[in-house]
Amino acid sequence: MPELPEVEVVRAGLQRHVAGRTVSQVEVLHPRAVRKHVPGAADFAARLTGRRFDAARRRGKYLWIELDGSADAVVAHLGMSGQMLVQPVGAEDETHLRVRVRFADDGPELRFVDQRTFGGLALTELVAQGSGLLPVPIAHIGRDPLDPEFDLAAGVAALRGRRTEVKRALLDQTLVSGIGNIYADEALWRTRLHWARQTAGLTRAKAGELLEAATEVMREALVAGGTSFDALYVNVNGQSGYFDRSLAAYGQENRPCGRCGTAIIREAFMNRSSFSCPRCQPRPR
DNA sequence: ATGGGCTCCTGATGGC
DNA sequence: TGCCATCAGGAGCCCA
Repeated sequence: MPELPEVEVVRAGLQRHVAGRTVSQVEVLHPRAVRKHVPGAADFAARLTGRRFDAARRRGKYLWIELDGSADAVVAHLGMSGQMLVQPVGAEDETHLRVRVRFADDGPELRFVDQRTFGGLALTELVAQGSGLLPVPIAHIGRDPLDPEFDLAAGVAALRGRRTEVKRALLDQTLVSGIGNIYADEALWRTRLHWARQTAGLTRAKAGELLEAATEVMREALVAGGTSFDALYVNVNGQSGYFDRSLAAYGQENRPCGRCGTAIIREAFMNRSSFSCPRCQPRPR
């Protein structure tokens, strides 16, 4: 379940292992992996071949690698189960290997592995936004809280401007990006807010507290996740070490709340699970 | 415009 | 052992 911290670990790995290298061959093993590349798999492979990877960048849960210092980039989203692996040429194919990229230096190849194929790659143009360049398909999403140019007041205003439940707003990538189901539940727990609270009823201060909690929990996860990847794997499995260890609410059904000891409950919301403490995070009436 | 529900996909798990 | 239901869930898409 890669959310921002996990994706950032992948980005750092890409920067380290594939930046500066020239693509010699691209193999698309599953067409769905490049479905966002409208001209199709053959076009994707042809246009990527011969290009040099430059900087690996990220916004929210999206990654992209700039090409040749040009106005093009390969954009990637890991979806629910995507992984970027750096493997020696000749290593056995993973069961869910979807795209293979080989390099002119004959060094380790880059593999996009994705069991459930919610993720994917595409070649797109970059457009200017703010002080940088952004791939066209993600120009609509908001800055994430770890972006140096993230504007907390603007994020608060965006959240409070919605007439909906606070968790739905947190998960809306157009307002603030990078927050998924896990970190949304953790931020709500830290802020003692029930997921069904209406955004419009939140004070500026409370909304600010919520976004700061989300930022903090993602920073902590990044520190934990960043320590756990080995030289060959850009990311082991899309999860950080933080995932198992330090979650206070997510996945903790029936376990005692770390603050008050009340059993954490699980409720269905937006076709997924929300975990909360019924005492610290009372449901709105 | 905006809120909100549906759907894509595969594999693990649990109940009977 | 087999079979079915449920769950995991990001985000694009569609409809009211």
